[in-house]
Amino acid sequence: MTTDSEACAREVLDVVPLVMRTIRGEMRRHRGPELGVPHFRVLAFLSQNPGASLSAVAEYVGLRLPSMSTLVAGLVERGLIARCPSPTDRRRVSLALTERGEARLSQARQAALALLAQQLSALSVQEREQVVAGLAVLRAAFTSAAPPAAAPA
Amino acid sequence: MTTDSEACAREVLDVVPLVMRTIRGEMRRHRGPELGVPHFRVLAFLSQNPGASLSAVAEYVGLRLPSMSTLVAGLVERGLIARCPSPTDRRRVSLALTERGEARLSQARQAALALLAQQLSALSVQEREQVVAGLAVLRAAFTSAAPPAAAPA
DNA sequence: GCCTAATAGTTAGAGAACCGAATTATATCA
DNA sequence: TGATATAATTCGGTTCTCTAACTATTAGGC
Repeated sequence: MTTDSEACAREVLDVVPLVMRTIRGEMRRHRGPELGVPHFRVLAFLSQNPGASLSAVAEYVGLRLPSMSTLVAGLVERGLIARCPSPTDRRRVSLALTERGEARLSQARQAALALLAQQLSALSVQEREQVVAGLAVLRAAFTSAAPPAAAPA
Repeated sequence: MTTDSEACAREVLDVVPLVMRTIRGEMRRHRGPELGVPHFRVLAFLSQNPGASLSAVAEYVGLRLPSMSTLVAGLVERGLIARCPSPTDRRRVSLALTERGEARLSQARQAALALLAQQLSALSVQEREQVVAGLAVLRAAFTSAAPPAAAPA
């Protein structure tokens, strides 16, 4: 029935913001106000891309450089990430999670995950399979379209 | 394989913010800065629930009453929605799209939809079916948790 | 070797978004 | 009628993000 691109896009436009709102609200409520969604995404990105530049992180998260600079400064102050100049290019900064940052990320992720899992626990096995399959397709579609990649050189 | 709640939640936590970022970025770029995502969601909700109360809209969008009050005031000022007291309960306000609001919504929706559809056009029919099925499940799961329902009276 | 242009990041200032607390107006019920 | 509850708004303050301007470093042309 609804298999054309437009119907699919309509569903995305309806559901994704809905779920996002829930994620944001629930994470805020259960994780305390110390870590917002962008913070979380920065930590997650650095977890998979240690040594990334500020620009790379900013592009991934979807923020401008000044905003990300401030956000990162806050995370450095809290001891969650380390910021040191790159040895090869001293204009650049090299960002990475500290041990405490790793722990904090894992903890926050677990909390958010638990919340989502609870929300999804009422689903049947078949329904969960449908969700996972659908999201996997979406991930591929949207990753290929906006890949910031790591710092080039 | 990956059918438990936690794996499902992990996928949601990964993919939803990714897609959301693309939606936001692309909509901003193509629609001008006059309408943000929450504005859009208000218009969409009112399109399907004309006469809804402020509370209903606020709960649907995930904002508090004061924020939604301000946001709605802006939309009223711009002539996109109409706000009049409910005849049966004069504490309530009855919100609905104006003709201009309908047009504006349709226009914005078409632009966003076109962008998403383009992004999804590379998918196969089967993949699109998977996306639609997965999102339908998610919509149900997250709607049941925060269901404002239509304005009762 | 300089001097210009380009690049990475930070700082400064402004504006928008959001929330909690307090306020107003209306409705409900004892 | 008077006490309580509900719908919405206003107020004050915090946080977030942006653009513009600035500093530091690198790369290229002469």
